[in-house]
This record gives sequence, C-alpha cells and structure tokens, in this order.
Amino acid sequence: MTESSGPIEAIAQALSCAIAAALGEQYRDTDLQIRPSQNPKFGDYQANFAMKLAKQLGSNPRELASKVADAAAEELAAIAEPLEVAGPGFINIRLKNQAIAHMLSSMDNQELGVTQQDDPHTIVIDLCAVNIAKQMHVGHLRSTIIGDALARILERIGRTVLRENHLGDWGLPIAMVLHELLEAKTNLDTLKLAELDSAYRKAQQKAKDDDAFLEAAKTTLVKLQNSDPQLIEDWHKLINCTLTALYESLEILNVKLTKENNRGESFYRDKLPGVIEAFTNAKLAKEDDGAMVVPFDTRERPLLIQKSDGGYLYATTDLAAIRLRTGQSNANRIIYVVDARQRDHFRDVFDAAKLIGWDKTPDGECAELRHIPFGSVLGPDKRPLKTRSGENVTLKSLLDEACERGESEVKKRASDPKAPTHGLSEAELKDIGTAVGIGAIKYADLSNDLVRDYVFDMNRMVRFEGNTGPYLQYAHARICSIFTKAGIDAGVLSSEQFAIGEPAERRLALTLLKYPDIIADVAKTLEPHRLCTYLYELADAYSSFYEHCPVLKAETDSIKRSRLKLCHLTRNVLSDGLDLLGIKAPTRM
RNA sequence: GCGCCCGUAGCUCAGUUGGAUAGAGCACCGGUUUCCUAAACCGGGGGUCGCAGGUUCGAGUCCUGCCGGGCGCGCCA
Repeated sequence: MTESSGPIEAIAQALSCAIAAALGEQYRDTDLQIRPSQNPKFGDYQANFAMKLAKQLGSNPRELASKVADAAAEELAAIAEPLEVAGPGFINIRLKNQAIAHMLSSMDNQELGVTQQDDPHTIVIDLCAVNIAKQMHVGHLRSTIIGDALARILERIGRTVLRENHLGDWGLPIAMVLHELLEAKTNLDTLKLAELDSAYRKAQQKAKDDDAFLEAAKTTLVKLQNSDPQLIEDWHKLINCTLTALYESLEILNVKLTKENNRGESFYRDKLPGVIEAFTNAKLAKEDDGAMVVPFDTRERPLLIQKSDGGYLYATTDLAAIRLRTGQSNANRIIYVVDARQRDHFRDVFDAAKLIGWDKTPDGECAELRHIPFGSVLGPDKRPLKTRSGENVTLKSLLDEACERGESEVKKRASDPKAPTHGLSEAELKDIGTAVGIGAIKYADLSNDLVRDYVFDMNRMVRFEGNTGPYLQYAHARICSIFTKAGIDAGVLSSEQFAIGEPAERRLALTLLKYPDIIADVAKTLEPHRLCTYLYELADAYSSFYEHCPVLKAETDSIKRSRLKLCHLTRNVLSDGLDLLGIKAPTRM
C-alpha cells in the first residue's frame, strides 16, 4: 500500500505503472482522469482515460481498459476490490474498507492531509480597496470577504500571502471632498462619517454644477500632489476618520486586514512618472491627443496611462503596483478581487504589464495576473441594493442587521431549557449571535459562483437548514456536544483505529478523504464556492451517519471509539474549512 | 454600434473543466418516527439545461449564429 497518500494518488500510481507495462513507457504520463464516482454503483472512483487513449491508438477502448485493469490488478489488490470495466471503457474502482480506514489515519493530523507547497514566491491579493472619501457601503463587502477567504486558503497550502488594501486615497475625488470640507471650515479633528458623507455628496454635486468649484478642487489636488504640509496633515485626518470605521467593521467581519496592509494609491504616487518613462523608453507608449496611451495589436482601444494635462490615472497606479509586486515582493501570483465591471480595465492593464515584462519575477518566472470578477449584491427588486430613499446601504447598517439577526436566532434557541446554550450569559450569547449572523452573510457571499449577482436576503442566509453558514456551524456544534456529553477528550483517541463497516460510515469516510483535493482545487481555481459545496456535502454525510450509526451506544467499544474518531475528524475538517472561509465555528449555538 | 458576462426544476443555486440515467436546498404531495441526537427521516411529482445548427464514441459543459437580461466602452477611480 502506498504511504500516506490519498486515494486518487494511490490509484493513479498503480494505473500509471499498468499503462506503462501494458502499452509502453511513453504512455506513463497519460492524464488518467480519476475522479470520485457520481453514483455508488459505479464504485468509489472511476478512471476515464481509456476512451481518449484508445482513440489516439486506434484501438478498442473497452479492450484497452481491461488490459490496463488486468495489469494493475496485483498492485491494487491491497487497497481495492477487483476493477470493473463498464460502459464505453470506464474503469470503476471500489476501495476496501480497510484501505479507507488506513487512508483516514493518514489524514488525521494537523494538516488534515492538505499538501503544502514550498514555493518561495509570494502571492499578492489586492482586496477591499475602499474609497476613503466616503463611508463604506455594501459594494465593499464582497471584495473584502472574498479576498480574505482566498488569502486564508492560499496560506493554508503553505504560501506566503501579502494582502494589499488598495485604498482609494488619492486623486480628484479625495481632493474634492477635502476642498469641500476645508471651504466649509469643518473641524477635521472631530470629523464624523455622517459629515464626511454629506460633504462627499455636496462636492460631487458642486463639481457637476459649478466649474469654479471643480477648478478650485483641482488646485487642491495639485497642492496635495506637491505634498503641501498643511494639506497632507488634513488629508491624514480625513483618512483616519474612514479607516477607524473600516477597522471596526473588519474586526466584526473577522477579516484579517489591518493598517499593515494599507497599500493605497497614495503609496504609489512617487512611482508613477517612472511608469510613463519606462513605457516611453520601451517604445510601447505613444502620444495621442496630448495623452500617453499604450496601444494593443489585438484591439482598437488603447490603454490610457497619462492625461493630456500630465496627470496620472488608476491604470498608471495599477501598473506601478504590478511592477513592485513582481519585482520587489517576488510575487508569482497577483490576484485582484474587484467587481466584474472592471474586466476590461484589468485585461488592458495585464496586457500592458506583459508587453513591458513586468509580469516577471526577479528569477524570471512568469507571474499569473488574475482578476477575480464578482457580481453585484442586489436588493429584493433585483436591482443593486439600495435603501428605500435610494442611497447606498452602508456596510455598518448591514453588519448591524446581520449581528442582530444572528443574535435573535441564537437567543430563540437558548430559551429552550434543554438547549446547551440555555443559561449562557448575555455576552456569550451575543458573541455566538455575531458569529452566526456574520457567518450567514459571508457564507451566502462565498457559496455561489462569484461572477453571478446575488440577492441579499437575510431571512434565507440565517436559516439553520439548507446550504447556509449557520447549518454548517450547527453541524460542527453538534459534534462538539457529543464529546461534552461523552466526557471524552478527543486526544485520547489518537492511538485508536478507524474501522469502516456501515454504508453511512463508508460514505462519511470517503467524503472526508476528498478534503485535501478540494483544498488543492480551490487554491488553484480560486473558486471558494467549491469548498462550500464540499462542506455542505460533508455535513450531509455526517448527518446521515449520525442518524444511522449509534456512536455512544455502539455495539462494541472499538466501534464506539472508531465512530468517535470519525466524529472528531469531521469536526476538524468542518472547523478548518469554515476557518478558511473566515467563518467562526462556535462550540455551542 | 462594438465588447464582455449571465441564462439549468415554481424559487435559490450546484454540476468535479468533454463522461454513464442533469443534482441539492427551499416549496409541494405521501408515508414513517419520539430516538446515543440540538437541524427529524424515507419516498414522490416536477427539466425542450434560452433557441437553432455544428464538432465526436459521448455536449448543460467546446465552436458558430440568433433571443432575452445585465454591465462596460480615453484623459473619474
């Protein structure tokens, strides 16, 4: 039996050898297409390579499959029942229960079987990116939640991740609001978010109606860009006002993002002239109507990198950022979690970066530049979420609602004298409620294909049934309660053996064994909803197991201990998976 | 006008990157159950995968053309 590898690796190794033996060494690296079977009657796993390979060789796929299956029989005998060839040439593999138990032991450790990458390059994730000229609204929620989850997943496979909050803290909108605040003689030391919001709206309106205001704001921008000491000081006060609120919200959201992660547009301000210079020297940029543009062979519209008045644009900043991230931060993967409307922008910026070679790390590796486009959060009317008066919903009000709803769900259940949460203190219930409410909105955000819009429906998100965050948290809490009830510390089980017998145990075990592959898949595709789907499947398999297999009242002590180990491993995978989504898993709820 | 994205059950969504009879959850209908158990369980109906072609052993998935919805299209970020 192969050592400490998952089922797919073990099967793949045997089949590769078998193909090499039966067909020749040159076919050893054939893509075996091994995957879990959809239907139990097709075994636990299936290998689908025979059809394609037979085509290449001009032979019969069923015969080819049989030949390979025969050649693999001896090596696989230790872990699998005799292979079956079915349909046009599928090879169906059913694992022996003993092998399943052995493989479970292999993943029953700190890493839960997740393969660690030892790539010395970093990964940069560009996320959150709030505009500091106004209060945060619901639009900032997704970038932050998704970016944080992706960062956690990539850290989980052993990578060094640099989370960079690309704050909108520089440029005309900031100058405009700053100008408005100063003109109104607002005291910036006591600036409140509400004042800022109203100043922002006024400034936007004035800029439209009043040319003189716009000109004055542009003058303020020039002063700011020239580092006028007084103005810079005022600018810092403005930033602090929004950032203080941001960090409070991030704390509630359980997102790992602090001041250390600030890499706003202002951070790149002295690197912008160098961008134009580099593109000009490389003859990749040309003048067009007084502005500098980077033309592309494949399309009409070029990328504008400098305005005709000499000013820079956000494309310029993004290019400067790529240059720094590959060149100095040594990133071979740069991930932009920005809404889908900016697709064209990132395509242009990435192409421009490739033209000039800034996608290369110092050791010459080609970095992956990746935009993660996500859809909008919609209201019940299927239009982008707004308040009744037509304003953007503030992030704060959304989080408040989530926490309240979570708390009321938890308290409702705690009022039952039989509930494990009965009698907990107000503060404890509040903490659990926050975890539930925030878990609900995060899970709703992450559990479907990111690119799609979704309707924000608190009633559905907070339900304890169906594919929701609270359901998974509940599944986890219930397992915790078994150990409390049994009075057993899971640590004492470490020397015990897994034993797989009942169909429900088997299904749970096979689901557990998928976890390392799911994490590897999500780290590659950057599609967190696949992890959500998996965790739901796991909770479902566990639920069925728990329904059909008595744990504390198992027939024998060894079965009881094995089942407790299954419970424990399931709990660990659930809490690990939820943690990767940035969702807390309380032990009681 | 050009470009991009989306279209799967009544509703909300999956669909392992081209694999076997398209799956879940809500909702609906029928039955079982008071348990080691803190979400009860089992079964059932419900589908022209937007439409039409094409590629091949095989298409919800790939290519082309339509239809419908959303978004974006140089000196804002």
